[in-house]
Amino acid sequence: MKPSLKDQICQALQDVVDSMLADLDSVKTPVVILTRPKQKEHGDYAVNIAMTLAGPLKQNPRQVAETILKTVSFPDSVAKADIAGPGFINITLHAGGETDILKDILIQAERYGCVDTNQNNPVCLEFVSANPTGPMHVGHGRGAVVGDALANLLAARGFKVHKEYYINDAGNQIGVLANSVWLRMQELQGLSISFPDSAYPGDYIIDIAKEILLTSDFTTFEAMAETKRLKTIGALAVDANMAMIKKDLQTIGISFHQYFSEKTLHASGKVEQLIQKLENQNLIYTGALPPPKGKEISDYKPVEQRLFRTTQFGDDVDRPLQKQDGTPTYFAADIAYHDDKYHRGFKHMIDIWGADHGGYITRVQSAMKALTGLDHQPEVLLVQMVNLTRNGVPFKMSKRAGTFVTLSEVVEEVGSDAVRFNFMTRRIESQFDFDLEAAKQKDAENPVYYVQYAHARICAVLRKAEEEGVALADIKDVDTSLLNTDEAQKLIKMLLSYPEMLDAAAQRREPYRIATFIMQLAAAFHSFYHKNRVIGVEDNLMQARLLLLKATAQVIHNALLLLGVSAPEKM
RNA sequence: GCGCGGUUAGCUCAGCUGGAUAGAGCGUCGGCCUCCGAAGCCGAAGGUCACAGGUUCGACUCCUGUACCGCGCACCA
Repeated sequence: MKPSLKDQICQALQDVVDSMLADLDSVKTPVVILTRPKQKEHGDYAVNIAMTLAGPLKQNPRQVAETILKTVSFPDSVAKADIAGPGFINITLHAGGETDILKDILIQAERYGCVDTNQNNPVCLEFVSANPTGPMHVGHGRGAVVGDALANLLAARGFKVHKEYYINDAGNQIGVLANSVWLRMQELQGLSISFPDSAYPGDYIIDIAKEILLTSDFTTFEAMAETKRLKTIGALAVDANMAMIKKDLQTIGISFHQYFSEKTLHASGKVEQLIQKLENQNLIYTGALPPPKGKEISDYKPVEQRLFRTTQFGDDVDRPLQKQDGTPTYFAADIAYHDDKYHRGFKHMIDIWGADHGGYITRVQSAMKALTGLDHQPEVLLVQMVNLTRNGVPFKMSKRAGTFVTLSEVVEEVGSDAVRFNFMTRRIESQFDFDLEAAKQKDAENPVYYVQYAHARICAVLRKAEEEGVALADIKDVDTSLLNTDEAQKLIKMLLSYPEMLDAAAQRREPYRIATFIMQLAAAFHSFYHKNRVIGVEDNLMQARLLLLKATAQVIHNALLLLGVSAPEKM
């Protein structure tokens, strides 16, 4: 594939810059970066290279720019290059210089914006991983939506993406879950029980208890030894919860390549082996941790534990691998899990966690540094909390009282598309105020309908053209240089920048950029459509505008697909 | 106390890895359908980019400090 026009221009400038600095080998050669100016007076592309060179060359920027322009040889499509402002070089292309690329959009269709998958570039993306002790809440939903979109984005940009869900089906919480269910089972049998605060209060526990009683005989559980009973019920309850979680994920269109069970790590001895491995590296010792500062712990008692020397790899304190009773901590299993991923061939891992797990990053990365020597693995993205409101009034959510709002309730009320798109409109670093009523509005207040409407509107125009017997010209016969109005030019520039936007979004792990891009694209389209009549104008112009509409619809469609949001043809 | 994240228009948020005059939606005010989808478009008003320093040709963007908000800080996950 031949280099794009942008790359050609970039290279031409880079050659000049390299030669200008050839004598100054002490200076690091800056990389030429072409940007698309916000204002059309500043041309099609702008370069700030003269300003960055001014320092090292000890000349004023405009002078440097002149020297560059004197020697550079641009491709033919460049009409002119001016020096502007403090030393920008503004490059203007011949009219219609790039508009022919519009045709590529239709030729590449669903692949426009994508690059070929590099099989040697596998990445394991772990997200959601909600505990199998209850239904998913909206916070999980945000992580799920962001993770799925990131997976699509990375796949579009060439990564071989493996989506994975880690099931925390071991540890105390499963015991609590099992006990909660067992109590409800007894209660359903008419026995009088006392339900402790520590047990899970939600109604779903009763549902699970009923479900188990439907398929199994109560007396067989009664007859079991307590350990066995809790283990059996725990496994059944985890299965039930996972079935519920998978169903919730399905309703928002999310699937995984693999569900990885923590329990299997213990069962296969991998946790044990990992601890042994660290023992052999002399990275474990027995000691007691000091009490944490600034947090009151009434029953603090120093405990001798097996500690992992994570401080040697950048952590603040050493971390326990075994609890007081000798069983492995969650941390021990988690590094065994990441180690397992590594040995499955994933040199590159990305984890998406809720903000409440932020304190956990350093210790996992430290552990992986010890085990693999790799820095910053896994790459962890923290998604900030979601505050759910209705008409601005916050929900009082309490897990203890069982009054938290589940993801499925929200999806049922506002719909998958609205949930997904809304979650994608903000950076993951910002806390999200999600208002149920606003998300339900089918108007401009709700961005998802704005962008979907743009797509449906284009489809309507194309249908209309067909109804009126307009024969679409062959793509190669369309004269795209006729698309010369301000609105058309703006729209075209956006369409052409789509691959660049995707690339930046993938590199920065910021899939939300896709959503903001679509909103801007939809706005550019609406503005174009309002001022530029399509059907009924002179035939060549109409053909060109129809082509532009088709390309716009294609890009909106492609982008929405990455976000897992539908692009309806009618609404 | 320490760590992480945040602070941009009345409200909710963008701001393309440091560029040219800081943008959008909602809300307010005023326009646009005898004409392809008005779930739309156009215009007006609205800003000490939390605050104070610093870095440089240039800072909403990078650094330091302060304030406020959220999250986290042994033997839970």
